[in-house]
Amino acid sequence: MLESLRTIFHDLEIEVAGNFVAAKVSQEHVRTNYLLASLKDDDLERMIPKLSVVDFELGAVLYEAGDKMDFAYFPTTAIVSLLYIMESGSTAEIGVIGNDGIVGLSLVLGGETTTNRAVVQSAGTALKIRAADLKAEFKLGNELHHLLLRYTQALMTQISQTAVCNRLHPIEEQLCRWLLLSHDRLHTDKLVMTHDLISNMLGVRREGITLAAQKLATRGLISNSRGTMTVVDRDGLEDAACECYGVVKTEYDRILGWRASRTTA
Amino acid sequence: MLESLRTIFHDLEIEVAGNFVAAKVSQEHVRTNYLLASLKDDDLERMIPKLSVVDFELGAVLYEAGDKMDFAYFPTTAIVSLLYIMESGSTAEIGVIGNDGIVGLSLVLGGETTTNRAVVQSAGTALKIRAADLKAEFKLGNELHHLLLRYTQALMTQISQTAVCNRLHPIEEQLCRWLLLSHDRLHTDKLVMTHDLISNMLGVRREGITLAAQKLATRGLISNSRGTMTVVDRDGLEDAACECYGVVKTEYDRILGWRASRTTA
DNA sequence: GAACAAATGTGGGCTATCGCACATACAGAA
DNA sequence: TTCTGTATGTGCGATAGCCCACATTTGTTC
Repeated sequence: MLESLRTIFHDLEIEVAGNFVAAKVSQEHVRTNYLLASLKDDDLERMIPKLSVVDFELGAVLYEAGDKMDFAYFPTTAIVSLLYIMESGSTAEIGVIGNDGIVGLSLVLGGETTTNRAVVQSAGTALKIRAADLKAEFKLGNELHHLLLRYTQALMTQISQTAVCNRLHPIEEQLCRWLLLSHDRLHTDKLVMTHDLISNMLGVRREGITLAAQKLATRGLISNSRGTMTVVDRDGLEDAACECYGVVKTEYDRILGWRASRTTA
Repeated sequence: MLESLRTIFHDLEIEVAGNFVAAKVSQEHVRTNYLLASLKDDDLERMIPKLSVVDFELGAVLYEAGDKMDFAYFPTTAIVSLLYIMESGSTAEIGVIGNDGIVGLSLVLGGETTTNRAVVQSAGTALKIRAADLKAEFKLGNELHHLLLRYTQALMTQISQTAVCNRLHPIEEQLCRWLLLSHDRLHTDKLVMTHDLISNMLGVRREGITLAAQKLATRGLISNSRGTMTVVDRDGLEDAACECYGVVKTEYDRILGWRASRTTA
């Protein structure tokens, strides 16, 4: 699924300023993103000309903290993390956005910038829209408006749960939660990510992730190899995760009418 | 200031269903809340008939997690905490709302309920508005609409910072941050709150708060007595706090055009 | 297929915080 | 004033996660 999508996109691409930008975006492609897929046909048709496909490498930075945002992004196959960077240099993830959402909410909320960095956690594609175009569509007060507000609340729930989880749960359970959130937003069981990357997301030491990953592998829930982790027993992983994962999943479903989970993806 | 306000309110109160509800609310009272104070006169005039004053005791619950919200509240002298309660019974605060904000954002965002409890952390008054009335005003797309969206982003920043702070900072620094957030939203240096209460907010043991408070008292930043903590050296407290406090304060100022701090209150 | 860099595995000492078990002190009610 | 419940102070063992230092493995490049 992932591969076939990537192939379709690449067929249409032309290189512009270092990013690959699609010459044409079809309704079918656009509906890969759940937010866009929720729009009525005519609303969507109006937006399509304003969307272009961009391809992101692992680690690419969409916004730096405090940056003026010129574009917003609807991820299709990419996954983007919102990362907070402390003065000390240590980092922690506050939320994750995949094909269930949009990167750049503060454009429509009115803050224009945020205090965190948006960085690509899993390489892939996203649909890009100019800030002015998004704002204009939002101002119409139509379905996109309400959808983005509901998405805002869903994201707030995720961030809140992260706050609580950081405080109260051991690394191993948090790792399960994090793997599940990523797994939900991918079309494969093979997660391309190093322990070091994950440790930055969870705000812990790399060794902590190595240890936790070993334990999960021993329990047969995942398998490890250099640079990738593979989900072996998805249900087992859900059992091993703290309640936080389930709470967020249920809330996304309730607020947005879909489940941020591959079970309905 | 606090006392005089309370007196004014009480003069006007009539008891309704266990809460004291003002018979009349003046522009002057209403402007005690910064969000309302930011509205243009005519927008505010239209809202005033829909507002009533309520008096909250320490510990009062405005919403339980998952509750349908019938009202939203603009705190004036009260402070409200958004508390998350885990299955295990342990709790953690995800955000705090005083006369700088509104309790019940999910009404306008469209989620209708949230996963957290809103509980009064410091007794005082708030202005209450029916859910339908708030939504109607919000739908007009006027200044209140934009203001609440900007406030949403400010609150998201606070929640994010809480998430990061929980992960990376020692209790003592977190306590400073928390005391400052409360101090900013009060008109007195005397904070009526037990160590036990604070420990529930920060998601740590009560003993951890006792220890941290002792250290802060030794440094001459606060003084302790049974059931109250008094801010002695506000500037010193800011120095002793982690960067999180300053980040949030600056962001509130930037996004909303005021400082969630007594220095400009 | 050798060399190299990056990723992972492992160990040891350290510290903050936890969990539990009490002792003490204060404030309001009787 | 005395009583009593609540709030606070204190100690101690347990532990999760930290910091630091390396050994080992694995892909990639030349």
